[in-house]
Amino acid sequence: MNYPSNPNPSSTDFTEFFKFDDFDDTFEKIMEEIGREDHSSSPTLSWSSSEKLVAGEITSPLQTSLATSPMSFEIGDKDEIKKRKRHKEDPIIHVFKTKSIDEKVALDDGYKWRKYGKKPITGSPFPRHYHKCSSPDCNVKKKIERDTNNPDYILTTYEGQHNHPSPSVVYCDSDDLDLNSLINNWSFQTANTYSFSHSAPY
DNA sequence: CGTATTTGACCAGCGC
DNA sequence: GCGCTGGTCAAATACG
Repeated sequence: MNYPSNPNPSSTDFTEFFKFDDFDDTFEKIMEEIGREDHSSSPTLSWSSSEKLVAGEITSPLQTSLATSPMSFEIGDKDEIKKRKRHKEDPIIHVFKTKSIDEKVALDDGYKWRKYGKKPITGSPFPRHYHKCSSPDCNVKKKIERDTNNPDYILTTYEGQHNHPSPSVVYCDSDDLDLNSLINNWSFQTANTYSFSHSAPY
């Protein structure tokens, strides 16, 4: 049985390296390349390594339900990347940039979240929303805010790792259907029209 | 009525 | 120390 992982991103397995001077330009290029006309289910870009936006990952349109990472990258040359990898004490922080008009889409990732705060951000007309995983003893936090430079996008920041599986795990119990085909099939669905059943096998 | 959200208060860190 | 800012708490409120 295959259990697609939920987007509690912890991957440092970056397989492709590129040089990028401008993160937003990069994002737009990737969106052009793998995006579709239907912006209701656009691809999602994430990046990690604490406050510095130095690493990224392209995930499926359904990043909020599946972490697929068909393509990953880091910014900088290979020497810089090696140097960074020697310093691993960074907290696990991942930021997803999602094209969406509805912030609730960013909230729906299969985990249960409890909102505990909302603050205006200097320089931004949009507030930041603070959420905690509502599972007992799990200290994962999640922040949601709109991208000031591009209000079409929502920035979702995950901090920490869940110590439990998602309460809404999607699984495939057919031996003939592998994870990749499941993800590929799924990526042509829109976020709100899942055709696979949700289950809680735990 | 139990649970989730809202929202002002409070706190910590930082720059001046 | 003071003020600003981002993050968190918790009482009040809303909701199902």
